[in-house]
Amino acid sequence: MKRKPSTEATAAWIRLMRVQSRVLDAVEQELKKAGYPPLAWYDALLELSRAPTGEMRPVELEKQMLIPQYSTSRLIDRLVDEGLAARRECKIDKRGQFVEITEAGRELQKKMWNAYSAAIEKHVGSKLSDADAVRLCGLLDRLGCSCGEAQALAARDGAPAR
Amino acid sequence: MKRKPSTEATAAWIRLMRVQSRVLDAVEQELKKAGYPPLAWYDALLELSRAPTGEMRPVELEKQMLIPQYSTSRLIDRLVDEGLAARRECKIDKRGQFVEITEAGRELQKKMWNAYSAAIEKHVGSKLSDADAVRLCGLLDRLGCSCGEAQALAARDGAPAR
DNA sequence: GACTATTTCATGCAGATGCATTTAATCCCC
DNA sequence: GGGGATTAAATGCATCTGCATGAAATAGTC
Repeated sequence: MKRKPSTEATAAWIRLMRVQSRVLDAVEQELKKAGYPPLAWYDALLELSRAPTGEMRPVELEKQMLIPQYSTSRLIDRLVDEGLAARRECKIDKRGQFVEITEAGRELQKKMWNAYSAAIEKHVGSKLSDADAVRLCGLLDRLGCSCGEAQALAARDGAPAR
Repeated sequence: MKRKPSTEATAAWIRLMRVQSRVLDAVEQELKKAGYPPLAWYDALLELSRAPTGEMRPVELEKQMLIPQYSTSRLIDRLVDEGLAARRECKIDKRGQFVEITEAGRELQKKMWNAYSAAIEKHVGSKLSDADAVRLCGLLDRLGCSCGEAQALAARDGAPAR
């Protein structure tokens, strides 16, 4: 039989699950109430908008967003359907393609960031001092294998969620 | 325009989303590899097994687990289909019912706790000292509105996840 | 350069989820 | 105690997800 976790570790696990779920729900609800699409769309638009050329390979997007391949494929479908992105031929690798963000996509990303950042402030920022936020990051980082570069991601305007 | 979150708060938000997702995935995968059903089933079985009489109203279960009503209804369907729980008539309120855990349900809960606790230890316990786990709890508690009683939940054998 | 392995992306299918609505019983209040 | 509001639970429907597989192109190997 393997080792059992301490009461403290178990409590931390429970909190991590519950609090994340609460906070995510709260933020998603605010975006939805404001008439915006799900956070996953925002994340994809953000990644695309940050690409120097405004376009990425689906496989890149998938790695950035850490979601399964089929999930990326369908997310792109929806973005394209809504005119937020467009598929482009990939000349150097005929298997692949490029996904390019449209002007409408860039606009939506910026507008969503207003609502999204307000929600983060409301549900996270206002409840924690900056010093505590840093402490929380430090503790969480020890659990997550390798999202060390995530620090940089937060630095500019717009934050990926997953 | 509303206030924007600080970089620190945004970083904390990103970590909370990413790390939770990683850790949950890891734990769920271990349970799945061991041939067990999803964590939500475990949570329900745990709640039921802790009820003094071994039975609860669906509406109670729903409040404990913090999941939507229809979700509870369907979860119970599945548990009943697998012989892990049974529906009982509720004499005092003919609208409602009781859900009673079966012997098979109790056994599964105990067996799952072995795999589950090992996964918590592996993905949380072993990466954090007890003192750090307590600190993490404290910080997370400030974000979650009111899971103050969750402390007690961890104390005994078996931990609810959501 | 043929042949296999790998990579990229899409998709059919089954199961799960969210949302709104329905049904039935109880509560409340005059 | 009659009648509208409320609560308990189920379900139809559209969407979303996970999984496995398929199809097309490229890479690697001999």
